Amino acid sequence: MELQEAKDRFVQAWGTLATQWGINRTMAQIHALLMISLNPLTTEDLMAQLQISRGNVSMNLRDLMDWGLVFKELRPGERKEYFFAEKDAWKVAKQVAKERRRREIEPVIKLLEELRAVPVRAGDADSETFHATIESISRVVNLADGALDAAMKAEESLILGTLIKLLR
Amino acid sequence: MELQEAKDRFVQAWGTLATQWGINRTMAQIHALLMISLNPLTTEDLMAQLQISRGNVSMNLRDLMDWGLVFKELRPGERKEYFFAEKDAWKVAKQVAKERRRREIEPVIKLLEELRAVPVRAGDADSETFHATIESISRVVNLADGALDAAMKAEESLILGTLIKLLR
DNA sequence: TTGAATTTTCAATTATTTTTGAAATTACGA
DNA sequence: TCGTAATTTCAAAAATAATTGAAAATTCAA
Repeated sequence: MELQEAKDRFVQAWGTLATQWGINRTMAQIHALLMISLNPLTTEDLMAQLQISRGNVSMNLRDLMDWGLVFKELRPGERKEYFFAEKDAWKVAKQVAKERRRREIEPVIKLLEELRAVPVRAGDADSETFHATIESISRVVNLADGALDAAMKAEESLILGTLIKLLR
Repeated sequence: MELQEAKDRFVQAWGTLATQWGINRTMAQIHALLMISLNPLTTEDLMAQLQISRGNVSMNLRDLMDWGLVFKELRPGERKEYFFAEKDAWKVAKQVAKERRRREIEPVIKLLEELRAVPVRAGDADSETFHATIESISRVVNLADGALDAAMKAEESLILGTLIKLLR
C-alpha cells in the first residue's frame, strides 16, 4: 500500500467510525487529516483534499476548536490561518472524554438525581421497579463518569498497568 | 414529580442521549420503557406509549434483540408476543460494550494493523509523521479495547474497587 | 484608514436517516 | 388444515442532519 492510499483509507475509516458514535463525518475527517499531516493546513488545503466547501470547513474547524482538538496558527506577515491538531492520541482521547463528560454525562447525572428524588410509593410494585432501575442506571453512569474522570487525569502507562492487573 | 412524569422524562432523555452516541432515538426509547416497566409489554403497548407505528416498533425490537438487550416472552395459549429488557444496568452496559467492540472496534483494529504494516520511508518526514500518529492511535484503541474487554468480564464491584484505587 | 484577502454566517439545497402503513408473510388456536 | 391474529417487510414519505455558496463581516498589510 502506498502512503497516499494509506492516508486516504485512514481518513475515510475515521469518518465512518465517527458517524457510528454520533460525530459528524466531515468533522472527523478534518481531524484525521490534521492528525496525520506533518505541517499545519489551510482552509484551502482541507477544501481540496476532502473536496468540500469553504463554509463546511469553516464550521467544522470551529467545532473542532471548541472541542479542544484543533488549534489555529497565525504566521506573521501572512493573512491566512493555519490549523493543526494534537498528534498524541492519548491526549486526544482524554480531551474527548473531558468534553463528552461535560456536555453529555453531566446533564444525565443531574436528571437521574432528580428522578431518584421522586418518592417511592411503598407497596406499589410499578413505582418500586422504576426506582430500582433508576438506581441501577445511576450507579453505572456514575461509575462510567468516574472512570472517564480517572482516565482524563491519569497517564496512559498508569491505565495500562491497572488494566493488566485487572485482566490477570 | 409524579411517577408518570418521571417515566416520561427518563424515556425522553434517554432518547436524546442515544442520538448523541449514534443510536436511533426510538430504539433507545423502547429500551428505556422496557427497562422501567414491571411487566413485559406488547407491540401495541409500545405503539401507544411512544405514539409510533407498528413497523417502527417491530424493526427496533428486532435490533434490540440483535443487540442482546431485549427478549421475547411467549405465553402459552396467547398469540401475541411480550417483550422485556434486562433491568440490571451493569449487565446492560457490559452487553453494549461487547457488541460495540465486536461491531466497531474490531474492524478499526484490523485497519490500523494494515496501516502499521505500510513501510516507513526513512528520512521522509511526511511518512514518519503518518506512522507515528497511526502507532499512537493504535496504542490507544487497543487500550480502550482492552478496557472494554476487562469491564465486560468483570463485576461492577471489582471495577469500582479498581477505580477507587486509581483515584486515590 | 483603506481595501482586498480571508473568514464567517445562514437560508436554501442536498443527503441521510427514520418512520410510516399497507401488503405479504408467518404462526398458532380452533 | 384453516382462518385469522399477529408480525414482518419494504417502498414511499417525512423528518433530520449536513453541505453549499454567496453575501456579510472581519482582519490586517499597505
